[in-house]
Amino acid sequence: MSKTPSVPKKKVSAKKPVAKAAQLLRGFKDILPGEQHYWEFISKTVESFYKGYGFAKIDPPILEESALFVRSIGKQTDIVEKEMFTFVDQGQGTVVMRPEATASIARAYINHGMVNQPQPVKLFYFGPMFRRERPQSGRQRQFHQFGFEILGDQNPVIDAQIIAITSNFFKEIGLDQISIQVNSIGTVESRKIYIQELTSYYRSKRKMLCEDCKKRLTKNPLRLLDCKNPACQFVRNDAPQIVDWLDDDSKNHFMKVVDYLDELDISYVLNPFLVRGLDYYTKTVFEVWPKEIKEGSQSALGGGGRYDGLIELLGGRPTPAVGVAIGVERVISQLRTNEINVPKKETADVFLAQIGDQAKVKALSLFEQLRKEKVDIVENLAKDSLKSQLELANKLKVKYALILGQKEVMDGTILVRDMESGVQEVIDFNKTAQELKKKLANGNGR
RNA sequence: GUGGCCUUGGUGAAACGGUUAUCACGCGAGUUUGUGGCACUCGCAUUACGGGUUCGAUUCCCGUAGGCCACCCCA
Repeated sequence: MSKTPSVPKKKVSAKKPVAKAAQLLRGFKDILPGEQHYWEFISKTVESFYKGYGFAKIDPPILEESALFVRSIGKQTDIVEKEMFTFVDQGQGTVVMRPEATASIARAYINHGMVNQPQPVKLFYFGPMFRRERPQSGRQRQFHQFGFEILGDQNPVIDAQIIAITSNFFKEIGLDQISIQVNSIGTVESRKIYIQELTSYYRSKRKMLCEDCKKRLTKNPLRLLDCKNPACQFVRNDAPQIVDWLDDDSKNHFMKVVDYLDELDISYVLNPFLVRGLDYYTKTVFEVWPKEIKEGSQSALGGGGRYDGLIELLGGRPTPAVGVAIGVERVISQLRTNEINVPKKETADVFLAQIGDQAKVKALSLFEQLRKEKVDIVENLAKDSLKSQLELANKLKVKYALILGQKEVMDGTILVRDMESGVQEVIDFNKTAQELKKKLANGNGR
């Protein structure tokens, strides 16, 4: 059957063609103006912390060669196996968007000869990290971490200090309902022995384990310890504990860390089942969890530990180090669920309205002048009608509106309108700043 | 990577397979032109995208993309 081609099946809109709406990449988020106060609050707090504790800020790049993370985090880990944004840089080599920062810090320590600085070197960072995971609560593909790293000393007091900084940070921002879980996973050597012991125990109970744990048995035995399955947890009760397999040095080290924490009056929970997912950890490990039990899953707000072998592994001199990383998005969502009041920027004090071309020109420079005088002022010079400008002023909840029109320009005056009472006053244009300041000072003094 | 639920304007919602796709908030322009908070008028959606079934799809089916959630794992 042939149809006349003159009748289109679907009528194409005669109007302008509509482009497909641009969309965010999966797992990526805009941090919108309405939530910036949380970010500012955290940045400010964290800034006072790193300065107060004598850390220097460092901003490593977001892109690093992939070998850095494969070597440091470990080839067998999920992060490296399936969660890295990896791509080939024009045939020059494989690069990745950093999934964490500690490896970069260690790399920087080596690259810039920081061994030659007084030890330990204390570094702070804050920035975006990337992991190609399935998005979920508390989990995005781009998220932010900040962290404190102390490189170049193996004294247990430093471990305690890192934990103390972490604890104090959470206290400072008002999240006191947290639990800091602490454990020691010893040196690489002692851990190897322990893992053998652990796997042989679990192998004997193999048929009681869940499917995931059967896989863990070969792939990631330490993870057997924190399986959520009740049957597996039952098996865990009689499992060998890592503390019993620590070498003397690690054991002493851990005892001292705990002593220091007690001395500092930091509350913590000893968790013999705590292991961490990254290969580079040695001795002390810890995680920060929300305290109250919610339905559904929860995620750690932060975590860290000692990584005495990392710098050597990356080609530096043997250098002990400790650090912590805290997840900003997770902290913010915890602030929200705990309904913690976070300072939000108040609205401006004054709105500058103008009517007419001449007034608009004058308003332009008046605004500049007032801004320099530190008057908290806003405007919408693009609008023409006074009505819509006052509407805006009302919505912005300013205390005063300045009104500058043709008449005022001629007289060298300006109107000050009290937005609450509606009372208006004519003042000398040249005294605008000082008059406003006087009024605002009075208002605040009440 | 595996699994579940989901997707209607900027936001929150409504619409037995048949409405010019409804409502509220919001945004913009006005209500005779220099005065906000009230009211009114008007405007603001190819129902995520692409296919299929049907005379007819916002509604049913499939695919893609995104969202939320859980597992794995992690901040």
